[in-house]
Amino acid sequence: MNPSGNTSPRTRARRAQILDAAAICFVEQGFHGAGMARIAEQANMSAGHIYHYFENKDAIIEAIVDREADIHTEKMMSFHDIPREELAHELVERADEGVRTNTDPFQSALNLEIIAEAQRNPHIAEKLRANDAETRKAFQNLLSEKLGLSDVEGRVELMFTLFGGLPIRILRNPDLDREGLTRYLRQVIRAILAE
Amino acid sequence: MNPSGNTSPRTRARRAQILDAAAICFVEQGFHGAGMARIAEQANMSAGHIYHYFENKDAIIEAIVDREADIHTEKMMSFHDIPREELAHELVERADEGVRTNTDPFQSALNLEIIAEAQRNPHIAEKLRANDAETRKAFQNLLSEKLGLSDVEGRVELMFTLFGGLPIRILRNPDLDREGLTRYLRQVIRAILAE
DNA sequence: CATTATTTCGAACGTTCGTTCTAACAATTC
DNA sequence: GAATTGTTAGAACGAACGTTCGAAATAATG
Repeated sequence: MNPSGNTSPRTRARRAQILDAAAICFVEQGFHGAGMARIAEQANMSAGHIYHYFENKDAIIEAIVDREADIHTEKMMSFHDIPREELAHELVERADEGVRTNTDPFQSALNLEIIAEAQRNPHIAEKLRANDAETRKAFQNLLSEKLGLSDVEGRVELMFTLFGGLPIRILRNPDLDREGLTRYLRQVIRAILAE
Repeated sequence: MNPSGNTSPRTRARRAQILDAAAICFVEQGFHGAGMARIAEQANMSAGHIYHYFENKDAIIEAIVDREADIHTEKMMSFHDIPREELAHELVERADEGVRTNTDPFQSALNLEIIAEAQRNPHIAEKLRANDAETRKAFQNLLSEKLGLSDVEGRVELMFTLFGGLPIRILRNPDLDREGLTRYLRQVIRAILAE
């Protein structure tokens, strides 16, 4: 009866189906521009039926943010599996993956939508901040313990600012030369890991 | 009769009054969350009366974007008044002003709101891109002609990415050490202007 | 002071939206 | 195959929204 209680495979699949559809609608029309009817159509079910899986529209938004946060955390945690002697090189090497992810039209649009929503939805803001604190600390530990760097707060903040700024950049300049920017970014990352 | 036609001082003052009120409401509740009634209340006038100065709600946000774009352009153009021999030093020096502006709660919130709206409003997106192209070219000229630098596209892109990423950073980490970040940013700017 | 023009208001309208509800349908159990 | 449980659809509701409109208030003009 309680939408959040049931965790059977079927229910989880249906919830994912709704989240996928909602994400598409939110990217196209924004959280408040996309209606439940449109989401239901995209998910191939009736509008009313969605309420069997989510309490309300806000719950859908929160679930999407949770999912994105988990993906982000997982990606960050994957750096911990890299051997210490390869880490610096690998961080530079994976710059283009970071550029690709953060300039992907769908992904960056969803990210910006979440950011905008966080400005007036304290629940979302808290999720974002908790996720940021988690990934930030993890990355700081990586730099300090595996690379023996000091002053890791500033270094991490700088890297997060750079990659976080990419979605805005690609929106304001769609013709942006990603390859060129990646090359520059690699140099900056090298500098951040070296100085 | 036509809202956009009249340009008397009184009309311009009223329009500005509405834009100020709308900006506050949009920051607090978002473009689609803030109602005309709320905007009217903030502007100390009736909801219906706003339609004597703006054709509709979309025209208000377009006007706000135009105003912000003009401010941004003006700020960028102010660099052209700096003598060539002081320019490099001044660009580094003004980093903290850039950090302050881009981490100001109201200003960065409004910026992010505009960014989010641009994702699904082609008019807004076009304004943002035109403004970006204008300021980007101006800054590129500054670096190439006054400082004799090559490869200015990449350098400018990198700087714009950094400062553009600040509003997101401050949202995800409100406790961010701005002074520390400014110090790091200065180093990066020095590197960008030197390499 | 009379009149014309302009500014202002707030009630009213038509839509749209999130949400609820009822009843039909499908699946499972005994 | 009857009963029960879970699943689906779509009509219906109240609230909120952007917008319009006619009249009241104010200012300007003669």
